[in-house]
Amino acid sequence: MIAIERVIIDTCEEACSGTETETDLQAVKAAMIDEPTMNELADIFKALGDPTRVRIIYALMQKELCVHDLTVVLEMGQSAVSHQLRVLRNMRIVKRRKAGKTVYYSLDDVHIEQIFAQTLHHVKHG
Amino acid sequence: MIAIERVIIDTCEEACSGTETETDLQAVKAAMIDEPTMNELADIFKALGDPTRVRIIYALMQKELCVHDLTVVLEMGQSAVSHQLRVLRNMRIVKRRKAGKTVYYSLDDVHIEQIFAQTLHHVKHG
DNA sequence: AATACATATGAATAATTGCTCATATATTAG
DNA sequence: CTAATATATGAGCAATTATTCATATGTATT
Repeated sequence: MIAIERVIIDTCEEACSGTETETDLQAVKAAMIDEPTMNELADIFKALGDPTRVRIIYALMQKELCVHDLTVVLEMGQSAVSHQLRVLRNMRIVKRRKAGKTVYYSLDDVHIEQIFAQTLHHVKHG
Repeated sequence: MIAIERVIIDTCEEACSGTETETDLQAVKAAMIDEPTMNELADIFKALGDPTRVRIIYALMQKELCVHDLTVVLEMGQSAVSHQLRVLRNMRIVKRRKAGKTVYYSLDDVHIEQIFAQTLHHVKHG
């Protein structure tokens, strides 16, 4: 009896004591989107997950602004703002337009504003 | 002429070399939402900004699961999963239901799925 | 009560990150 | 060309974070 039980346990991987059956869990696993996409999703959210960058995006939701104007609005150093703009640019959340010496930044995607709206909804009516 | 220009420049704070007028920038500043809300927004996004947590949420989008089942689906240690579940719980992204020894987790907010959908759209049709 | 099981949590550690400082690049003015 | 202005970027540092390990808590079974 004990020997048989051991065999059965060995068939399952690692204790196998969850609630769902092994096949149900495999179904959940199979339904997951691919890992690269998961990482892309996480990267976008990570880019949005910083107060400075949220404030940059919120400012740009109102109008296109150059780097210096952003430093005034955010009351931050130019280097810090530039660094954060690069993060947002890498994620294609903002885009830039050059005009002489100055570089204008604006939102690069309509989705972002909707994502913000949805998330604000979560914050307020969570 | 030069003297007058100097006076005007002095009226602006700190070089004043941005593109927008000072009053326009003040308008942008004024239109920003309050800082606590900004931080809450950033905190939510930060909670979503990790591959493990994205995978947890995606798994829970399919069905309520207990901690052990999540460790199987994610192929991760129980402690790591529990820690991440706590982060999501603190942000009210997931909720838990206790049944005897096991604790079932599920999504706590309909907005999250919409936020995911929007963001996936950004990833794919960026 | 004692054991086993499911989950939670504190401490430790390696990796990541946001800012500052200094400097580089690019564009315009003199 | 030189100086000035606007932005970008690399290095360094303090703070945060994701995981692991060990252990604690809570529940059920015997």
